[in-house]
Amino acid sequence: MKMNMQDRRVKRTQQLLAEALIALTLEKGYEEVTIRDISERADVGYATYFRHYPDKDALLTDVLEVVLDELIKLLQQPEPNADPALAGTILFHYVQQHSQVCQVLLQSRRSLGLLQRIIGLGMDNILSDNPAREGSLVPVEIAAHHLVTAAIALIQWWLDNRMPHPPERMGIIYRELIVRPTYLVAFQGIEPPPRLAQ
Amino acid sequence: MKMNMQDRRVKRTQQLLAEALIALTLEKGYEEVTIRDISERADVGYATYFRHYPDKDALLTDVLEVVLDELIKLLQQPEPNADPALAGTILFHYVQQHSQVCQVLLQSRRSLGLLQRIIGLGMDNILSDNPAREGSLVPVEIAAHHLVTAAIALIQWWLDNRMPHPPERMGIIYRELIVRPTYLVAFQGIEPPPRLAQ
Amino acid sequence: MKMNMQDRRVKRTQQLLAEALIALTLEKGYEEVTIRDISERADVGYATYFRHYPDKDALLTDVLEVVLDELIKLLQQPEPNADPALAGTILFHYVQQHSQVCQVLLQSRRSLGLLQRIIGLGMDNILSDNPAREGSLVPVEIAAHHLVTAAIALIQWWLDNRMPHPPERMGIIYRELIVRPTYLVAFQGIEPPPRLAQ
Amino acid sequence: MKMNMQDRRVKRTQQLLAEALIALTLEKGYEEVTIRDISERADVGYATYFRHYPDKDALLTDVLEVVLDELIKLLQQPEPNADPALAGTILFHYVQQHSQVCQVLLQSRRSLGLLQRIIGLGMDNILSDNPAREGSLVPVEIAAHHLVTAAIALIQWWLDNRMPHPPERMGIIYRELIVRPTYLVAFQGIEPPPRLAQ
DNA sequence: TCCTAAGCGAGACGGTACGTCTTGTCTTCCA
DNA sequence: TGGAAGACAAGACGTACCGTCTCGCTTAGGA
Repeated sequence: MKMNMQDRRVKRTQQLLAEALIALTLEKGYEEVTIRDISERADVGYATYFRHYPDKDALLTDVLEVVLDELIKLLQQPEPNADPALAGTILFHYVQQHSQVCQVLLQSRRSLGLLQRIIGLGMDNILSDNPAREGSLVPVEIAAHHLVTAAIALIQWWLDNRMPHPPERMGIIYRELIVRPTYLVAFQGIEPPPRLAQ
Repeated sequence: MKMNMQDRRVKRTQQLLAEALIALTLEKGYEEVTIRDISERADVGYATYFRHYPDKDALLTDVLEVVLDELIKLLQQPEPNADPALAGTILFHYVQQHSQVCQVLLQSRRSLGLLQRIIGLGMDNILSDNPAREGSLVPVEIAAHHLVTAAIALIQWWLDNRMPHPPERMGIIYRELIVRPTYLVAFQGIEPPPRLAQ
Repeated sequence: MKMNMQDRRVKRTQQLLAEALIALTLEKGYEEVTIRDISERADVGYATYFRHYPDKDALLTDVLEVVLDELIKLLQQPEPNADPALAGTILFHYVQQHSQVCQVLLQSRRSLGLLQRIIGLGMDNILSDNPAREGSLVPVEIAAHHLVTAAIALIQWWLDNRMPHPPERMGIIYRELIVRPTYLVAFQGIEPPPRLAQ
Repeated sequence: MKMNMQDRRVKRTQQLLAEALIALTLEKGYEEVTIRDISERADVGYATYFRHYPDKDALLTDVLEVVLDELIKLLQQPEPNADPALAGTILFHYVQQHSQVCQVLLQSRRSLGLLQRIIGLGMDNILSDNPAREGSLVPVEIAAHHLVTAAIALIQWWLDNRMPHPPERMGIIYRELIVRPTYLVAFQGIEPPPRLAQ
């Protein structure tokens, strides 16, 4: 992966824009941020912005894409029978390390389909492991939706409250409050993931 | 409560604006709706809009306030030991009857603090009934937050999927997937609400 | 000719814009003038400009149209046998009274077809009075073109040199240098306009 | 006067740019032509343009300079008593041979001082041969200005009408319509140039 | 019966963000 | 080493929306 001087320059400009967007979004909220704000904060010409991104959303998407892809990988746990508390802990660790970007991501809920994409992928992932069962008390689609959205809400609470508990504790809470109950009522008969010792 | 001709006229104008807002929001999303759109759709002068509301958000708030107040009453269950499935059923019935406004409400997530207000009130309500307990596996604030946000997510899924199940079934799902597990892991020792016969 | 308050206001704004355009054009030349310059000088919102004129040229056209129409009337002399020096004197008097606008008009030569329009109309006028004659030394179209463009060049010189001679003298020069010779060589046989005593 | 490979290359690039400018100016008018247009048409890098010329006007000046110098020589008639029709004929021959460049020159009237320069030089030339005389009906400056600008206007008409008459005829028209009358009314007493047999 | 107050339509206006365009500078790459 | 490629800053352009304002019309409800 070689890189021209030009490419490096482009990369740098985009990096500056990304940082400016994140900083400004955390300061006054995504909707209040102006493209002119971004370009001024990034010390970049106003018109230059549009050479890189057609929109404000395009930059946001580009910024979140990286985090998004990694999050999606985290959600696609390789070993389905691992302790979900472990998976949760990994997830919360990741969020903690990228807390600013995650805050921006959660704040931008409506404006792009990004969260929807996460939700959809997470649901697909869960549904492919847990086929629909007749007569179940809770439909699997609802269960899958619940697993993903409740996790997001939990992260939201955690970030809004300045991460008062360590990721390990959040992983356990995630398992006890969300994962195990959902498996019990929706995927009965399927072996619920084992409970690790606390 | 008598009403002048003038007052009646004002009421009518505001009604027209409210309907226009809801219709347009469902058509193209809240953010895409312009005040000019609203006034044209409502057959009302552009400047007249501002005689009634200073903002686009002000009209939205006004529109949602009614639903909001009723929803909050529903969340403030009078008998805490009633079957939560019943409460859920009532809730989903209500949502069904006001599905359009509820969709608008859920769509406007970020733009106003309305949902936040619901969440806060719901949490307060739950927390006042269930005092914090030392050594609980799941902190009560998280439990309360979960109870409210998971319910909202469940409603969201239901509306997005065109309400495929009747409110009664959703009430049961709400209880089994969310309420009972939460009480079990967060409010152990406190009597969990009784389970009605299905 | 009644006039609303609104119309009056519009008129006033357009008047302000027109004056700003003329002043700025005389200061730094038409091409250098910015729409933002104009609106600032006129104490008018930038966007307001576009509510009145789509272009910079549109305002210029509007400004010059009045002068243009009057000039065209002057060129369409009612009595074709009057002394051309008299006609010239009238013309130069008019130019003197509107010297600023005329300077702008002459400066804007290329940018709009306005002068071309004057030239065309002037030529038509002359040609309708002086039908083409076979065997003439100078074709009538060239004669007509000469009559108009030389007059314009004479005005240009006069304005560029700060009008050193009174309109009466310019009228005589116009007659002696341009009109009489042209009639002699192009419209021979047609009675040349009489020469007044100086 | 030897020439490097490099110099030849530079020359070639400038030639391409010059041709592109002329072609584009004839197509859509000088003001509408963009530097990017020129460089694309000339198959030359955009930035390369600026290595040769700082401006759009600089290229234009460079293009017109050659024609300009030759034209000025033509205007500086060596034998003042020659038949002006002959001089005119030579002038119109020259214009015919360089009609495209002359069209560009006339079109660029306002944008540079080029025509002004021609006018000034022509006037100087004429004034040096014809000293001011007291009591003349027409001031010599006006006469000189008229001789030059009317000639230009005549050329303009000729080019705009696709050169309908041969240069010889235009030379005679130039003499009869412009030169002789001017000498008669402004330089009386000075020997007017002889009239050739038609 | 008149007349005063209010709601309203119409639309000009100032302000500001947007996204596009062009100019002229600069730096890197390539033949 | 000179030209090609193209990123960049600066800033004008024309559009869209917002919120304010004034004007003039209509209709009410009291004098």
